Amino acid sequence: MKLKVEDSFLLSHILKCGQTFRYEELGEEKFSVCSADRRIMIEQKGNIIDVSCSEEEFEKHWKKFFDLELNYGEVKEKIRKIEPKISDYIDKLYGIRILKQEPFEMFISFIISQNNSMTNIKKVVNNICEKYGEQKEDEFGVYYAFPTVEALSKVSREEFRELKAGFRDKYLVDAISKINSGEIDLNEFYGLSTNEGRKKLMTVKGIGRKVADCILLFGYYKMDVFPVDVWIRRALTNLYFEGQKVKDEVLLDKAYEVFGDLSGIAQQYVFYGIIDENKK
DNA sequence: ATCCAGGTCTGTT
DNA sequence: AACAGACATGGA
Repeated sequence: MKLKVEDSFLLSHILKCGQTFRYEELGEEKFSVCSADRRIMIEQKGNIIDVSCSEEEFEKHWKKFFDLELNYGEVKEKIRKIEPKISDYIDKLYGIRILKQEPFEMFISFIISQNNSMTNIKKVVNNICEKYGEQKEDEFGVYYAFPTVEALSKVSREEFRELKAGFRDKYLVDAISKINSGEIDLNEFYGLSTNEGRKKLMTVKGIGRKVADCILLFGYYKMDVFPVDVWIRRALTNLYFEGQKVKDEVLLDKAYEVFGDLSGIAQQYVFYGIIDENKK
């Protein structure tokens, strides 16, 4: 099916900015994308996207995934007004959107993301899907669903090691066992405030503030979080503290004070903008 | 070879 | 409370 999208939509910006790991680049603005137990082929030409699924399937699953209910054009104007200094980043990464993904998939993916590179994260997540996810088939061939909690609850540290998770093996086991036992309820975070949710998430070994915030933002759509990594830290200290180092808490309070409920989106522009700047 | 990748944990001051 | 090192793995 084909669909018209607003100007604030570009597949490469959306998929390659480090919020999702189960996609493959097939060509110019052409990708395969997996989420939960689904897969689509999707290609963009100008404002038209061509998706391999039915209208019904798109409406039911992928419309939400790509956050098409929100008008990013308006959001961007608000952010520009709040902070004109990041206007260039918004121009450059005009097509980014915050994907709404499956919580469990975000737990696993972002635990793996710590001190790791994009390519390696993708590899390990895919290894886990291929080994423990249900095998599915569509018109393009075989693919794998993201594994269920149940399936991963039987996986040992050693087995995660074999899939190249490295030292994060024990963190994965801890997170999965807490979810499987009900100590952590995947649904409870929808009803918790960002602060309460973060506190709960950080009871898991291997989930610190950064990983917790990514789970809240990409898995639960908490738009008031502002995940801080080395890049963001550098950008924010330059913007607001004249390059002098300050505690993360101070930095985050400042970010929230400035961007409020637009923090999640603003952070994406800043993050990808900085990365992009440093690539060359 | 050395350093670093969307960090976090642990042990020392 | 603040800081240093360790940690698996792979790519530059």
